[in-house]
Amino acid sequence: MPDEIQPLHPRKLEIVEAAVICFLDKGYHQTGVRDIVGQAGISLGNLYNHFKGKEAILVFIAEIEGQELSDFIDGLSSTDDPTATLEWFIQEYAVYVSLPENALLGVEILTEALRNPIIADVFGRNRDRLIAALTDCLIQGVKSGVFGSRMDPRVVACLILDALEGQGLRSLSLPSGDKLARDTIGSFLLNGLRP
Amino acid sequence: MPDEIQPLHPRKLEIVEAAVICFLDKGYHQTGVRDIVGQAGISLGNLYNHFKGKEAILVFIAEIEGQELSDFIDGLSSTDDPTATLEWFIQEYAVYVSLPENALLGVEILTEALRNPIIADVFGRNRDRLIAALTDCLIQGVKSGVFGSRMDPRVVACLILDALEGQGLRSLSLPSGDKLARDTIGSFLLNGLRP
Amino acid sequence: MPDEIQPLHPRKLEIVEAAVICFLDKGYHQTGVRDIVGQAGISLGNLYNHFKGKEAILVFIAEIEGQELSDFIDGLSSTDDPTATLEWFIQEYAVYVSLPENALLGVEILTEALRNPIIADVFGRNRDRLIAALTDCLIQGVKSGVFGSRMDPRVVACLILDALEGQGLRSLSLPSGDKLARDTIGSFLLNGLRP
Amino acid sequence: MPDEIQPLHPRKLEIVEAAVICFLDKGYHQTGVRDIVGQAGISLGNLYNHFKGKEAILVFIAEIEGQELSDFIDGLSSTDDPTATLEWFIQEYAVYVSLPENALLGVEILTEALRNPIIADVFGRNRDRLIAALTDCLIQGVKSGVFGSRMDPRVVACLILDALEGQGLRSLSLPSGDKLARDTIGSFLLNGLRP
DNA sequence: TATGAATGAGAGTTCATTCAT
DNA sequence: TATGAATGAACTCTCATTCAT
Repeated sequence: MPDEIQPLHPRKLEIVEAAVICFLDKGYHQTGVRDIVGQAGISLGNLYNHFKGKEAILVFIAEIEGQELSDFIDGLSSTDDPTATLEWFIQEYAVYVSLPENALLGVEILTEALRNPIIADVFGRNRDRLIAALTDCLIQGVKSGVFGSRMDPRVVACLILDALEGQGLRSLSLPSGDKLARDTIGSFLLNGLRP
Repeated sequence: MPDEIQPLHPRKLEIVEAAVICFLDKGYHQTGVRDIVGQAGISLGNLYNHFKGKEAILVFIAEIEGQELSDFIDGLSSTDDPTATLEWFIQEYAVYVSLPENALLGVEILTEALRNPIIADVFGRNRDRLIAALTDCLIQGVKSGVFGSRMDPRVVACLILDALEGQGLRSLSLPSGDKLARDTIGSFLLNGLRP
Repeated sequence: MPDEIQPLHPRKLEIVEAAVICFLDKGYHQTGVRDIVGQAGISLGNLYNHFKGKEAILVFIAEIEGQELSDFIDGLSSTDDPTATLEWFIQEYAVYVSLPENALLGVEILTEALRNPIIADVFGRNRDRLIAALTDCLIQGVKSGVFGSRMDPRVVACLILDALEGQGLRSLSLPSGDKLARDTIGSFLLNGLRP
Repeated sequence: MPDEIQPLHPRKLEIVEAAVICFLDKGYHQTGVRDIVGQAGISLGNLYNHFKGKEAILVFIAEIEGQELSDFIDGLSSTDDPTATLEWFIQEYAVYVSLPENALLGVEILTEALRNPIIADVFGRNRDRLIAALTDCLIQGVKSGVFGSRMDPRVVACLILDALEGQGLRSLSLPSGDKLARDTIGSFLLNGLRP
């Protein structure tokens, strides 16, 4: 994302933070631009000095979410020990997607991406990178014999993400992050990968 | 759902079908009542003779979706052979959630349920029934020794649903239903359940 | 205009009348839809039950203006006596375009037609019919020898309209309709047509 | 215009030129100050260092247009030979008002003058000077017997301007300037002035 | 049951202008 | 002089819903 190195007015971040709060609270379509500027404490017109429109804010958020995935992608790329790497990923990603703002925003962006090509583009690019990194890790494991070779690694990668994200979403309505469930899922996934 | 045994005006179904088409096409919040009555070929006011409002239509749809789950719940309850039952369920439910109208409507209802208590109520009740049935099946398998006992069966049940539904959603953008991926997921899930 | 035989809700005419008042008072672009509905005494949303939008109202007005020209076009077509016909036209059209609502609305529609293709279409069609009828009348006069044949009759027709309409616009700022000026223009035009 | 002898920052002219381009393209009211500064390549706030506001730019343009009329006024004042002078004026003014920027800006200023007293003031002053000069020329012709004396010379002067300007506006949509039509109008006007 | 006119709050966006830097 | 962030009223239009017919 070399085009994001531009100065970046602090107000722009304030707007994004306000928008995130609103989107989490009411959902993207239920949130009005007036909600956002009210939350941000700025005037209505000023929002349009920083963003082309409401949709541009969601795109920006999706891009930020994508950048946050880079840590996971980087971690998955150190594939000396696929098993350890995968255990680390499952553990950390499960925690990441259990944070309400990640879980809810993820759903918001995903559902918007279903029908909005612009969002689909940003979201899809980020997701593809994550899937590719996870798939590579699985392939490494298959090559080194620690994972079974029966299954298409890309499909398994998607399944892993689905399982972790589904659990993240489910834990929204729970008091704590439900560590037990996360561990169960982790061991199930690893168990299923046995050769 | 004993309260649905009432006569049920055929026009009501026409409206629901029109609404489903619209919701699939544009999403629940992006769909206006004018879109629905236009699709249904009736007048604006007449919609309110059959439904209290737009939300009531979504509740109705969620209830129908819930009824469609009954077949799966019934199937899961014949637990003489947990492995065979689970194989059947994974196979059939994967197909079911691959149908675009089920996949998309499911997401629509789920996201709405995140913030709308009325929808959450209907959706949650149906989902709980399915999870309970699937959990029971898993428990049977654990008891009879065909499934491993390490993991909380309810969490595994949720994971199975997440994996299948995630794949259903993903297959939306694919030409065919992607039978291969479904099989991969099925074998992964069953593999992970080994004792 | 056979497509205008449809029932035509009386409220639609009320809106048009209100819009005309506003357009005369403030101009088309300076008039807001809220001005129109305020003048019409209806609610904001109801305007959109009768017109697709603000522009559609102007189109409607332009169409009505076009229909009002039909009397002149009909009169010009009875060309037994081109001189008498032309005298009648100059006299009557001068009065017509001296009425403030015709003069001002004409300018409003003309200027909008300069850049708005939809308005240009409606306006151009009506104007072309009038020019054609006037040109025909002039041609008749040339054929029968009462008008000079040196000049392109179509250009002269346009000149006649320009002169009359220019005077109509100028008389806006005058207390009375300025009958003297109209007569002067009439005699000038007829004088210029001498063979 | 003795108040325009002030230094006149070159940036001011750049802004005016940009504004003219915008006004021709979109019309005065449809043009935003952001359009103008974008076209001029300056910042939004800087415009207000040179003009009090958007309206002041139009006033400035109207004043420039008025100055451009001075050549015509001067030419009309050399009334040794009213016929030759009038022929020259008709010829040259027809060309002048056929230039798109003159034709369109003229309409823009005229229509704004209909409702904006400030513009009406500037525009009216300039126009009155031109009408007066042309009227004087006609009076000279009447006195020397080359023009007929039946008609109010001021009304005829207005008619001449209307005819030429109307043709100028009409030639906007034509490929060339339509010299033939201009000649026709010129000969018609001169013909109508015969004693 | 069926119609569509009526409502007015609310949608996202643009506006001309001001002002601290 | 020059910048562009800040303002908030105004813009056109859509919304779900009501109601008289």
